[in-house]
Amino acid sequence: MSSAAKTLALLSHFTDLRPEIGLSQLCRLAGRDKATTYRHVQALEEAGFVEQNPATKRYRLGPAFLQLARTRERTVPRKAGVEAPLHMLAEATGETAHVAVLSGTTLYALHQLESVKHSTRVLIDVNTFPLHATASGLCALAFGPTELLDLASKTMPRFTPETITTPDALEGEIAVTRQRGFAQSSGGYEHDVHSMSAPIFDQTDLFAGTVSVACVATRVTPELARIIYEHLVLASRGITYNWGGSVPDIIEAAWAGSLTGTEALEPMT
Amino acid sequence: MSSAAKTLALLSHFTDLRPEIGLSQLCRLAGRDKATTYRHVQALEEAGFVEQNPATKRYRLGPAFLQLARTRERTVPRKAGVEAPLHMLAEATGETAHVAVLSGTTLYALHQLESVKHSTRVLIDVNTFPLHATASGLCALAFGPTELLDLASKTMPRFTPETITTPDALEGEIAVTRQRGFAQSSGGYEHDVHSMSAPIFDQTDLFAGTVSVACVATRVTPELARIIYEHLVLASRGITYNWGGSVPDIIEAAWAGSLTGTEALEPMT
DNA sequence: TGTATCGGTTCATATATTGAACCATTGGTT
DNA sequence: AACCAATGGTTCAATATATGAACCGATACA
Repeated sequence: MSSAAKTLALLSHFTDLRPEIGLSQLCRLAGRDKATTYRHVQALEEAGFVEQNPATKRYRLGPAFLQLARTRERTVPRKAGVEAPLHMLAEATGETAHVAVLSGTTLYALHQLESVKHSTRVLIDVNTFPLHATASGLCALAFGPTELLDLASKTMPRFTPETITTPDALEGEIAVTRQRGFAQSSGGYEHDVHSMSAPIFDQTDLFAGTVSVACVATRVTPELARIIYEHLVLASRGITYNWGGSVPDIIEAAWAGSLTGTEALEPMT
Repeated sequence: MSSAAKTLALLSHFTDLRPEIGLSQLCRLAGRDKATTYRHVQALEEAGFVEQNPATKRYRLGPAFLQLARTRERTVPRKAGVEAPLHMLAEATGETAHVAVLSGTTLYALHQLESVKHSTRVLIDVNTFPLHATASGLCALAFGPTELLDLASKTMPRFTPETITTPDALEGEIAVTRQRGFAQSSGGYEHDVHSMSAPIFDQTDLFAGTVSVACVATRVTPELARIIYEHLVLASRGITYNWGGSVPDIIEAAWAGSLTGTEALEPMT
């Protein structure tokens, strides 16, 4: 591990819950000698990445981040971070992968990618996703702001015989979704489409959108569903990271519960 | 210079105007060997501070900044209270308004806003402001901690023919700044830029940063200068209040003196 | 075809990093 | 008031780690 890497690793110990860290505490957290940690912190302070609170002598994140975060946002639009995970998702599942973003109370299609594996594939041809009738929508209802549910309950147009059209049924499905960490919709919007969806979070750590796989319904098997779930987890982690967020512990726990039996899944980078 | 410091210094080369940098170009900018630069960039990439654009192979700032900037702002709220006063300042003057914060002995760019009034406008494209060559820097020297002057006097690189490069001239300018309550710099850093700057104070009632207006030099008239001064006062009071501080009486008195007499408002000759 | 870039890799050299032991202060306990 | 256990910060010999010239393969260009 390079000296620079050790230095950078120090920054990861500063969080919302522990925004100020003294030298000794930082040593313990980093598991490194005090002199070493001190020099590393000096380098960080020099560059504006940490600053010392004059009152407490403890260190906190510095002002340089604001400027650099601004440049990052200007450089990389949100869509750019979605391309690679979606590609992997579509490849691994052989189905259509897509991402939607929540803006206000509407889920907008942001990007989609079709796998070339099969000659039949699902094409997403809507700009916005109905909340009650799609896996993405259920995901938003389960993990997004609560006002979405009030709005969705008001009008639930029927698209297919499978569409959920009663508030009770909707709430039941949302409960299952919360417990699982994924949403699922079989033919609720378009007849032959089976969809699975996981939430994405941004730098506010709030629900920001969904990543989904839309399958031709006749191809769905338990094995494929499992593969899709596993890769949805990876894609969600990857996109969430790229958008500057972190997956809430409660979601990770739900995923772990749904995927028991598989080895630990590494985040996508 | 430590290896970590060299690594961190690489990040300062990424700006809005140069958001993506290839390995070779980064070597030249950093003035360092390619292998060294490569390893440093690797360490940065590992930590999420840069990422490689797969298409161009060039590097750009990474997603880690979004999270860290958010934590910084939650720890030390600075940016939140700056938006509104800057907006008013930019609107009222028709020029570019910006805020810098002092951390240690360095002035970091915090936020900026360009007025849409004119088709030509000043773009702030630096992360840190040189103390001797900018209005913000002069402001820090005049109203900030005394050790800044020792530091600034040591190295005063010349950026333009107008740059102050002798300690005597610098001290003279600082004296004028103290007396006026504003700093002023005409083309000292970039040739066609005329800048005016007022200090900001935080909850310790010590100098915490600057609020400035950067004008296209050819547009500066005594009338515009007066408007800028008046609105700088308002912006400084507003931001100082928001940061939990209060403007020292001595500064208020200096402002009052500057804004009654007309001669003090004349631009630098 | 030859040349000049580019991103990335290797390896001997020597320079910069390391941590135990050491201060000087501070704040709480007896 | 003396004591103790923290804290932030410093020193120096030992050595682990960073360094850069030279190299590689790929690409672009003329």
